[in-house]
Amino acid sequence: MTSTIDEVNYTVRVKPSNPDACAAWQLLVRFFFTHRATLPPIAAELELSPAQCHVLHLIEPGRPIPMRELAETLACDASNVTGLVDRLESRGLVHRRPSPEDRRVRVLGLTPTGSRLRATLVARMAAPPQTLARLSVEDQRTLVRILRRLLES
Amino acid sequence: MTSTIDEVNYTVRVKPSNPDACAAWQLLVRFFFTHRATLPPIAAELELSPAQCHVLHLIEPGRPIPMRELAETLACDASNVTGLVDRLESRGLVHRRPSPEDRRVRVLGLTPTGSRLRATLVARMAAPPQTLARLSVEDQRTLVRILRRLLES
DNA sequence: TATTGTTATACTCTATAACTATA
DNA sequence: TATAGTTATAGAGTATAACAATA
Repeated sequence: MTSTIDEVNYTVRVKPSNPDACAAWQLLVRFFFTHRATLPPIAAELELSPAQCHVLHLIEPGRPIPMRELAETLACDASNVTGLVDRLESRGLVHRRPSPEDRRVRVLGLTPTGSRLRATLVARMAAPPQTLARLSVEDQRTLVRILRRLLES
Repeated sequence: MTSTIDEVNYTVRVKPSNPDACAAWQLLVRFFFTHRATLPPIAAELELSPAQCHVLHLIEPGRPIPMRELAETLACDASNVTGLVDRLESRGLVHRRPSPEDRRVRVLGLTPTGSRLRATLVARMAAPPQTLARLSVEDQRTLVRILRRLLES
């Protein structure tokens, strides 16, 4: 376990700069951990698993996506995506279609039913938690401005 | 596809209040979804599952926690916690002890090994993503200020 | 009676390894 | 040879229901 302690010290040593970024990151992690519990109930309500919600969320209407890309975005193995899509497909929410350019590739799209369910999911997830809604409008706007900057980089 | 558009419009119609909070929330969700993929590799590196990381993270050194409380914080069934703790306990990271006050309750604590592993985990998660580090220091500080306000409410 | 935690069960999630079919 | 996806397999995560011990 010496190596473990060394590793900790190493981390601390190489990243002493940027204390504000570290503080912000810690707070963001804590905020999301606090709200992590909101997805499972929403998923259950729609008779989906949290993982299926992620997939449905990532397949945008009218924007088919190769399975490979989905696996990369989810940071999971390709075989996992096969199973996830199998279950969504058997429920008629998603379809696989061969890519015209590369016949190895399967492109995923939403069925009309899947598209409707996705819209419901997005709507159910859109409501901000009360803590966020209770911030002053000025803080909310500042937050939006900074987060936009964060996400466009 | 028409129904999808209708449903989206409906959502827009019924939640026109608090547009800034909604926008902030959407951005936060997007930010975290973008960084969601960072935990599994860190977990794998420490030979833990993501769920086990959550548990380890929630058991603070010197602050024993009843299993029931853990189940509530994780928003999962108590039987699930039994399994999670079984595996952590069999690896010598966590221990169960009967509560002196209520003999139905089992209180969880970290072993020395578990405590060290938790420290490594926390250190590995502490590094902010580059996007955050690239923000101006002023934005970082503003973000910290607002997030603190958000979390103390 | 109600609550804490466990067990049994069933299903989903997940990775690894071996495979097929394309490129 | 390399890549996209599948299958088989094994283990972990998860909820439900039934249960024991305790309150």
